[in-house]
Amino acid sequence: MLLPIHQPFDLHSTLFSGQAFRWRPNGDWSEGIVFNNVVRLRHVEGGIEFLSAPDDEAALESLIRDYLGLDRDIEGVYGSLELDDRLTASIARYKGMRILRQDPWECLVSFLMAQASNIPRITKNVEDICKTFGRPIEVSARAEPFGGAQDRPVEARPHGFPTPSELARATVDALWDLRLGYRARFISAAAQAVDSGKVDLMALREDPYEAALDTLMSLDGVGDKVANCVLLFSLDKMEAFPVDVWIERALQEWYLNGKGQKLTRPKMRLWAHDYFGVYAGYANHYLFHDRRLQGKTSS
DNA sequence: AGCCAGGCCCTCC
DNA sequence: GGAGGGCCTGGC
Repeated sequence: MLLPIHQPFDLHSTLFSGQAFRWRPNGDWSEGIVFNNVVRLRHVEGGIEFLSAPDDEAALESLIRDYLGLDRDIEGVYGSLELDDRLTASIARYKGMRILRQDPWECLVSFLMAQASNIPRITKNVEDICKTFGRPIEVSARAEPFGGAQDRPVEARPHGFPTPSELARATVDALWDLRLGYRARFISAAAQAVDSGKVDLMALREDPYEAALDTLMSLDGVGDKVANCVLLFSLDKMEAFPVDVWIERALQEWYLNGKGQKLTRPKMRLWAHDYFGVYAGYANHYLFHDRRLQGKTSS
């Protein structure tokens, strides 16, 4: 199925800029697991083509459009971010890179795992937790879009992301065995909190930024950075501004040194909100991605 | 060997 | 409220 697009869209940068961890390049397609489906996406003339199984494309279309943010006005975002040459250069370089609208539960667990880690390891941890606790996806129910996919051995079958209830039933020891380290108990506690209804992640989409931030940070192991990742990548808070080491260096060298300012991380977020405005999160992701790929000499 | 990763938490000042 | 150390694990 073709999803027409009318504004800049950079599929590769969107899927592989470190906001989601279940996408893999596969020829000219990108294949990922979302909404308990195997999904393939590729950029073609006029839009994004996609295939899915076991659900058919018509059933998944609106979820995928929503996930990719196809209906968002990215030109409007760019218009409000014409602030300085540094940011303009990053946007030009990755024009069309979008902020995904992910499932908040998967997003929360993924970024709990991400602390003091790196993308290859996070990717492996996410894969392991899905294989161990997630439900296998029966692509064979609809094999034609993925010729041969039904022949995968059972143990190689793709798995959906475990639900809060599935992870709430997992013991800390079982999580520990996945080599998650001290993050295991954070994930277990988060699963209890969400499964019990103590925290309603989806409801946070309706809450203002500050309130949603407070709720997330009440969870053990969720600090300012993790909370802002969840707010930005899954909860529609475009002003969210995760400050990790990359952003810390980028802001310090590209924006603050000249002014002789030295800020702590929470202060950096406040500074960024003042400077970048309501779309600070987009500015964050472009600077983050640029900084990681181009390095510190980029200008 | 020792340091540091896409942090967070606790302690101490 | 800010600085410093510890923490699982993995990679250099």
